[in-house]
Amino acid sequence: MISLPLQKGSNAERSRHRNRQAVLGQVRAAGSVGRAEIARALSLTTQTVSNIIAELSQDGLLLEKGRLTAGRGMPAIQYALNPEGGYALGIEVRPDAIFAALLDMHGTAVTTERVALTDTRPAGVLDQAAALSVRALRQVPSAKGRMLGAGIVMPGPFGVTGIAGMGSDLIGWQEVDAETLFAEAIGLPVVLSKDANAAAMAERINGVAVEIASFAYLYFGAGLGLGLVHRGQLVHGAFGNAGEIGHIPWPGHAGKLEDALSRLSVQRHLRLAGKDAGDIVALDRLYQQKDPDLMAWLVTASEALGYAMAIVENLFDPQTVVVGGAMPDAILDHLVAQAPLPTVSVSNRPTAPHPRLMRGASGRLTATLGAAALILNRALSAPVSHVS
Amino acid sequence: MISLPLQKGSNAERSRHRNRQAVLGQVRAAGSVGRAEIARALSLTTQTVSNIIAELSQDGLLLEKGRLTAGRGMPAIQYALNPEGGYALGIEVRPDAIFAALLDMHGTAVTTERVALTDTRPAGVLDQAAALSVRALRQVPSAKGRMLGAGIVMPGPFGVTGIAGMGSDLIGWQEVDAETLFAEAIGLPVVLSKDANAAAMAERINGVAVEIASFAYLYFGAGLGLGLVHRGQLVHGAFGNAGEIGHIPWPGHAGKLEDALSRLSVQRHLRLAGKDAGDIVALDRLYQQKDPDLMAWLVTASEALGYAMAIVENLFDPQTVVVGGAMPDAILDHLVAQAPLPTVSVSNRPTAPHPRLMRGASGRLTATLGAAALILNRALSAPVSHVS
DNA sequence: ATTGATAATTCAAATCATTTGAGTTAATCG
DNA sequence: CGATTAACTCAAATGATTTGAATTATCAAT
Repeated sequence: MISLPLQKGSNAERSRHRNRQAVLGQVRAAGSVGRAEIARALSLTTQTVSNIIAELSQDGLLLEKGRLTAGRGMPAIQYALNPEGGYALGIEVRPDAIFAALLDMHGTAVTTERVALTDTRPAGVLDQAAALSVRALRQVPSAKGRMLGAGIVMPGPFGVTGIAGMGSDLIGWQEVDAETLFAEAIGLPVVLSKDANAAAMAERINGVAVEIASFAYLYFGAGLGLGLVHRGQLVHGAFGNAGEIGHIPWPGHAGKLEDALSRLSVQRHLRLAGKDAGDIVALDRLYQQKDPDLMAWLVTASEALGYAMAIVENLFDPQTVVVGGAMPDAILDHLVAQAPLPTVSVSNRPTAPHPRLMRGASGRLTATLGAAALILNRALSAPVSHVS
Repeated sequence: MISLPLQKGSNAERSRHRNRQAVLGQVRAAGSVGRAEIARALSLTTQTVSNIIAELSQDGLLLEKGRLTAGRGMPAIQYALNPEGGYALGIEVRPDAIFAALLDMHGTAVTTERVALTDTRPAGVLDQAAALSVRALRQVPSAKGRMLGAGIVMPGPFGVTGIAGMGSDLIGWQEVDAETLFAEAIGLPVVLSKDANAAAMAERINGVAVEIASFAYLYFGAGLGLGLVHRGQLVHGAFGNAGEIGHIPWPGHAGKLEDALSRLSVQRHLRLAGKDAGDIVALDRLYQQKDPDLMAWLVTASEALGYAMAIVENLFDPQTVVVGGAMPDAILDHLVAQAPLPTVSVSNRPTAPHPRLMRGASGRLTATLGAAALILNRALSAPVSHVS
């Protein structure tokens, strides 16, 4: 959300910081590894990795997992993340409620909470966020002093844009520096993003994209959002509003893409037929009943998803596209199966190792968990530098 | 075009390398600056910057430009890039010819050359590229030993995809590691990309985007390509094929976006009317004559551009979108003026400091110069690291 | 069973680049 | 004209990585 200086110099301290992150990232990616292997992966010496691992173990972030014999030579001592070595708080602000989740280093949720919101203006929301943070820490005493930060998810768009007032944007937040306000309220380093980005990071940390560095995530919130991950890092755009795919027009179909492909869309469609599908469970039931109105909606929605795929694949050339969010699994699976994948696409490769479209995590908490994943990702990755 | 390790460790040597790049980048951005100011911008000490500047001056990359008195205190010695301190070669491979350009550190072309191609298979192309490199160096003796690298631009898509065979892709290149082959043939570090990406980098180095870190570039080649720059670095996608915006369908208009918005499109349109516009000059003449067939094409093309804007803005939230490439300036200006900018867009901000759509460099050599700009960008920038 | 090769790990010293702190120079301000 | 501000320089200190030699543990071949 910042522009600040585009580049910063490096020194010994920042190098160590970077290398710590990189080592943690390697450990997480591998599950458990020895130092020599990490050293090779990072082009560091084993001695350096040894030093860093000693430090990380001292800090309680790593656990020894015995020696692993692999062919000749001395068996390597395996190291793994200590799930209780660090925690990340995720907070999702919605028009009607705030959700919070506390994740350990494995990305497992150890507490979750929901608080209804009556007033979405900054002061009240910040108070609630602070209270949620305090309660989460009280429930998980071991997290004390081990908090890596808080990821905040809010409905976009950020700042004043041409889509303000169209969706579920919160009042009073357009003109403030939300990131700083939350950081002060919670007393932790804060990363702010939108639901789709957070959900994408959740997949990267603990879902289907753990081994996929470049992918796109189509998120069903109220509307339809897109999270873009490039080389393991989110692409926010200049003002943090990248990924508003729902607002792209769908020519020939009168309206925007999310008019055909979103929770609001299906709810509107069903309401016109006199049916109510206010929540995911109701939607799921209708799907199990093969409700004809829902099925009719799915036909158009699949087509819209195919169109979205054509845009996303050709523009971003991802390894895969993941769909998820506030939709029943069954419906997401249906969409994944039915969406007509464009043949004219750079992603239509005969030898692709991944399916072009796959289902990710779904449910109410997807974005909340993702909020915390934003922090975990930051703790576990050092972005690419030039390879010279 | 690589995936390799996503992260690499840091050490003293790599830190110095990074800091050198960063210092050069600051000097270029400022035109001329003193060390203290650079140090502040990069969060380094003046001593460090002093050391690096001494080294860069020694290497002939920087020139002293006298002292600049600014308020109190000792006036700072100003440093500027020595245009002859380094050179970048740009090579663009097209189906019918190879273009080469040699750029100095300022991004100024010091030599350019075109060689017709009869055979586009690797062996012949590599020979020609090597020969072009040798001739460029012969023409500019001062570049000897000062070559930063060669940027190569080739028609995509890279690898085997669903759009292979649709455009101007070269035969025999799908299965080879072009980057390595060129590096061996030319004997320089090589960066490989596609025309739209290169053109975008040209704007970043020496054009309208010098001060714009996140933007999109719509490039008129044979078809229509998109270059994406995020925080000063290109977004290639997982396989280097990001930005194939021309292949996105334009629902309701039977066909793809580039069927309405590209050089091939306008040429086809005019040929059906019995007119020939084989090159840019001919197109420009028709435009000056307000040729009715061309004007009719422009109406549809403007509409297509508006549609492209809706996609690009909402998906990437750039600071601006630049159009350029193989089109007459007048036609690009017309398109920029006439394209209906979507009101439903995250980029439709009342207080935007940049216009949403602007014209960049045009002409035959845009991508060739951009190829060299890929190298200059690498030499002048250290990608963002985490801010902790 | 013994021996040699392989590979992970450790220790101590060396190296590299940055930072620190004191001192110098050159301008503005009062 | 002296005090203040700010850029710059020098030398020493610091922090982190690398280097090279030594140690340990396993496999493979005799």
